[in-house]
Amino acid sequence: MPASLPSNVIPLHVPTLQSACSQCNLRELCLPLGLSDSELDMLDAVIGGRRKLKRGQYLYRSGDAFEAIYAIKAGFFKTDVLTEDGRDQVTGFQMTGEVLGLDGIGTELHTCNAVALEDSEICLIPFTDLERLSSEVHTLQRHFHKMMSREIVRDHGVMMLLGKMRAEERLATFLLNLSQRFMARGYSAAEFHLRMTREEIGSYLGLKLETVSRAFSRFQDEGFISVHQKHICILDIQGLKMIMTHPPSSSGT
Amino acid sequence: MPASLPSNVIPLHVPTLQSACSQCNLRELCLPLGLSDSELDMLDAVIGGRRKLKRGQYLYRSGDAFEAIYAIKAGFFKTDVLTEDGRDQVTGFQMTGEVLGLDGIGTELHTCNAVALEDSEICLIPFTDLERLSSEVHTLQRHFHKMMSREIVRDHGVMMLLGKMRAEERLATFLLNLSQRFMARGYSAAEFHLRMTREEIGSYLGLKLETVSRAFSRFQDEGFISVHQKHICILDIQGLKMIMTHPPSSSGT
DNA sequence: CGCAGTTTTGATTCATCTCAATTTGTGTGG
DNA sequence: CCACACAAATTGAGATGAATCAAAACTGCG
Repeated sequence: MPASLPSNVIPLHVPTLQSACSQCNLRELCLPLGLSDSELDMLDAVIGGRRKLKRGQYLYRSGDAFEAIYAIKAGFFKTDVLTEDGRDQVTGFQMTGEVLGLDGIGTELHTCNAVALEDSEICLIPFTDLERLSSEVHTLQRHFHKMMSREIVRDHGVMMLLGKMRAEERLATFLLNLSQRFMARGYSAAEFHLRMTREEIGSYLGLKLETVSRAFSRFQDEGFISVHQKHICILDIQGLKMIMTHPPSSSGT
Repeated sequence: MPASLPSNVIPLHVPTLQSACSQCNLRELCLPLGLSDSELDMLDAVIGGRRKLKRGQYLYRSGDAFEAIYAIKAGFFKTDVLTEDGRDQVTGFQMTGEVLGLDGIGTELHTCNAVALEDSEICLIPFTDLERLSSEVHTLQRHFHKMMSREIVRDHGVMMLLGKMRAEERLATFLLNLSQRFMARGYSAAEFHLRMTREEIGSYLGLKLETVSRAFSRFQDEGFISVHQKHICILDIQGLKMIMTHPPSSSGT
């Protein structure tokens, strides 16, 4: 629950408001600022409903027809791509307030799988409706473009991670990124629960699960974090940042 | 020169048409199909001019204010990102008909560097003008969204490459990708000139330049390609495809 | 309480990096 | 046009980080 909102807000149960962005306490995360009331009403009309997913369920699969993008109302997802020869690369982990499905716009087919890593709920936004509305509401158009661009920039960061960093730098970067995103949502930056397995972390980071496990153990031995299975406490943020930016041997190139 | 157009078209030199998309023989590459004449005229009005760059010149740098996206009229570019500790990851190579600058939309600052790898010429498209026009011309809006989405999907492919492939698979994938893009532009798919150094290829593929060089040599020894410095002939596409999809040892996860 | 999935840890192997020397190519100026 | 200097590419030998193979420990769920 975002810290910026009082936790004593009583949720409305009026049916017509159930899927209303204007009533959603996530709107600071997934919507542009400065929409007028009338614009918010238009946006409410665009939301094509909600959908709940159990842990392990697919929101969409590679090859599915693309029709909508999805805002995560609650929960945690991973996206991954497969090669024909069966190799599997996790391309991202998405949490509350983030958006899924942008990969499908280009070909009108989804190009990756999106799986819930815990029981989750999403808002479905039919893409043609979104495009129509965004051509009328300039701030929404701009917001959508920024969202796509940020996804590209994020992917560049992952390329840097995969192309240039060693195992421990990758894991430190990953933990600090998660920490920051939990913090932005009003959760603790220091203590959190991993929703994914070591294997999924490894797939995302281009490492084997044993390597991920060993790096966790070493961070713990060094006193940077404490690890109990999926429960993580960050004890020394600066230490992790040092690992991320100060490669043991020669930097550069 | 795209094969789909006769090579005897005489270029127009009327000043007012010099930067006109409607007269550009690249329009099949970088524009949506099915624009009416009046829509094309509107598009022409959006182009904010041209710019020529010498080899080695920067089109933009990380941190520059974002104002426009750039369509490559002729030439070859690389984009790269730097970490604070000086490591440098090439995030892509862009050729004629492709677009640069999408990274800057999210923060209104460019987040990577774009450098010409040969003398080049770009069309400058002021972003606010593009957004305005795309909200009026639906096919243009759709085309722009597809372009951004394809960039995301392309990046996912690079993540797969960096996260899951071995050195020779990466290089084979890279060569086949270049080959296909040259072919789409009417050039030979089998024979081409690399515009980038081994070090830049290595940076893109997450490898050291020596490893790239060794992989080239091995491909040549196996008879898949012939290499003379930057001149490449692909002799056995199937062989390269086998390398790409049939990892030597165990496949999968 | 036991089983299956997950995680940890250890021993060994292997792909790629690193360091170093040599060759080849390119651009410049006499 | 040639020679020189510098950048790029190749090749070899050895070091190393992560993968692989293997086994044990932990967790949570029925």
